[in-house]
Amino acid sequence: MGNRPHAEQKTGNGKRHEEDIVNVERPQTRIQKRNREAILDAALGVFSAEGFRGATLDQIAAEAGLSKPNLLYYFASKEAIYTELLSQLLDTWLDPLRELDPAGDPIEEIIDYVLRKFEMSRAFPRESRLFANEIVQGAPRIIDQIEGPLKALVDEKAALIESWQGAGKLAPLDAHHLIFSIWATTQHYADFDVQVRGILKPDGDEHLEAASHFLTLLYRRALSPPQD
Amino acid sequence: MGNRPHAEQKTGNGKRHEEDIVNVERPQTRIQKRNREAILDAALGVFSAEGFRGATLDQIAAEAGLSKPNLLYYFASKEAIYTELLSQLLDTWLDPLRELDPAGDPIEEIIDYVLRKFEMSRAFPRESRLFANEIVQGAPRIIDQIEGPLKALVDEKAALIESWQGAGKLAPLDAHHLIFSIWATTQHYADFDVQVRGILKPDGDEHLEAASHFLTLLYRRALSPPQD
DNA sequence: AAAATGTTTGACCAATTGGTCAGGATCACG
DNA sequence: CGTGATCCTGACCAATTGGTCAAACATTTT
Repeated sequence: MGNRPHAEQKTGNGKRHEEDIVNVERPQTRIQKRNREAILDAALGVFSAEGFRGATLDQIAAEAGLSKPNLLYYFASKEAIYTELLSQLLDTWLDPLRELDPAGDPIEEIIDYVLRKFEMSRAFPRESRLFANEIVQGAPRIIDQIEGPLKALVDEKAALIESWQGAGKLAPLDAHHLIFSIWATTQHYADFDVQVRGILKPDGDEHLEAASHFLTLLYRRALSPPQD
Repeated sequence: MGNRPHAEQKTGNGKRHEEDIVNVERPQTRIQKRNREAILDAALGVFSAEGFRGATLDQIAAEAGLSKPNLLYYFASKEAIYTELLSQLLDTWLDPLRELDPAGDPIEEIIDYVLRKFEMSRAFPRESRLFANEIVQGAPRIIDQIEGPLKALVDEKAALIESWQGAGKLAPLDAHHLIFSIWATTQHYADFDVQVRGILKPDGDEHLEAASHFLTLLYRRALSPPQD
């Protein structure tokens, strides 16, 4: 009789029963590791290209090289795969912003942030699109994370930017909207990739160099404090 | 026997048969007009919120206040409703860019463009999200329009911007990427609305005023030519 | 080499979904 | 007011889809 290896959903209440202590920490087998990874990778591709409702388990299973029942042996449901992906993602996604350093030079710090974020979109376009899909469609499954940890981090870094502005080291531009504009411009190259390519018709990825250069200039010019 | 009123899809070849002359121009009845509009409006809401695959005809029919078979009396298929929406949209969507006037003052022209585009997103967020959904998912149904008329218009306006830069009236920033950044920043407030609201927690729409002001400043600063 | 545990599959199911169809209801118009 | 065109619906259908299950097959443990 199959002992389902898929981790139980954390239900949010922290109650622990005694079974937990027995049940928990059953170490992943070699096969479990391989297959769960294959599934998540396949699912990332499919969900990011089709959205949650548009994706099908058959597609994911096929791409992962597994049968559908076998896929459901590793994950409890379509929903479970999706939320697993999202929760893994959100944390990583904020790393570039976390690194904004109060001790650094304000303009260089922000430009570096822009470039880190841009690199993130360049290196992980599927993740970017997964996120975009989720949010465009109303973020039903991560609204809590947005209003919680994401808001907290953004508010903190916006305050930092404002303090830099107060010290006259940055032009006075609304800090929250500045962050939004950085997100928008950098993610654009991942999320709207087909549009960008349809217009620029680049041979490979050269246009991303130009984009990176453009963003650097844009923000350097916009942020330089008025010399008085 | 029901004579289906749904317009045949324009197949793209311009051949006209004699039937056309007889068939065409059957004027829309009052009921046809009302119902087709109701359907398109409902469909816009559903498609923009769920994407093409995520949307269901039952949902659209319910929202339009019609039965599903009745809905299919007015449109040949789900696909037909969707493409009708998209083709109506794309043209309107480019109007702000078309208005960029070679005779105007460069900086003010571009800022006005930013504000027109922003107003568009503000006034038609569902349209913006419909478009975003389509493109994030690879633009399968409008790639031709992107590589055709859209590219042509963008290339033309980019050339205009470059000519302004050549005359020293604008800072030298890559014109194509400048346009992309304008699209990205303005549409962000429609497409990522829930995220923006989740972070700013505005009471109503005040934050859009701040956004508008921010964008004006951002681009004015970035575009002002270096005084030499 | 069992026994126990972990992995995989084919067959199956109920619900959903895009779409059809025959016929009935309603409307426009002479 | 009658008749032809338009409008609408209930019943129906085939395909797709998320998910189940019992039993076969592997692998690990003892």
